[in-house]
Amino acid sequence: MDLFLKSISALNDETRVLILRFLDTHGALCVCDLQASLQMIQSRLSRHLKILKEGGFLRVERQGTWAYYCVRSPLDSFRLAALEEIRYLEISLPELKKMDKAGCTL
Amino acid sequence: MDLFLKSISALNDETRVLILRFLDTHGALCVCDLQASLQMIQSRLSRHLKILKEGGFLRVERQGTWAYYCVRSPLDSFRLAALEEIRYLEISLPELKKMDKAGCTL
DNA sequence: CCAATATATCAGTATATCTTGATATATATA
DNA sequence: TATATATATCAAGATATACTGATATATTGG
Repeated sequence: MDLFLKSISALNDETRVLILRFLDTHGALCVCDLQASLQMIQSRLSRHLKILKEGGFLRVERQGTWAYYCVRSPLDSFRLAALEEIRYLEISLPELKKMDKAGCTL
Repeated sequence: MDLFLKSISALNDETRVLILRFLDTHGALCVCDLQASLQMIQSRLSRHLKILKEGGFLRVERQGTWAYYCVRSPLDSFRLAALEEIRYLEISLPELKKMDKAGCTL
């Protein structure tokens, strides 16, 4: 029950659904890319990414000071069904803004 | 997004997962049967049943003063995937107590 | 080592959700 | 019609979750 509810509550927030859809669309991104693209402050993003990770949707890979988040693969059938549902949602995704690692937009 | 979040938040509660599993196991039951079986006060049940119904998981059929709730059929693929996940959960289901409609346990 | 940057976590406040007990509505029956 | 029963809804308090700003940790480069 706990793991199931953890995956459910991870999805139970509009912000996290947006983040998941954004990462599903664009692949691995670091927190600062998400920050620039989604216009969210860093603590807010970090919190939601942690919840999505612990809900079994994301994995994180560290490269130096950067933490790259991406959709976990493979997903179990329930999480995959949820992700597919999210792919059908009409969400206006913000533009991807990748920071080069000197602080400028590519 | 709204419909999706409504289905997610319907599942985002241990009590509702239990109710859904119980109805999935036993078929249509009225509120008083659930009340007796799950040992919950009526207002609490009524509230959760409403949320599950509005989340697209249950339908209700009135027969006189009784309201029989059961799992909606057919479920769309996402809700079905969620229900199948719930079928796998290790939950200790209380015993079914059906009230005959004179107030005695059958 | 020191400064700058990326990320994570904490504290306080605001908002949402759950629970209970009380009340309202509707139906059946004497 | 009056009463009892089944269900739904409301109000108030308790708990959980989200958001912001501040602080902590870790890595890189000078």
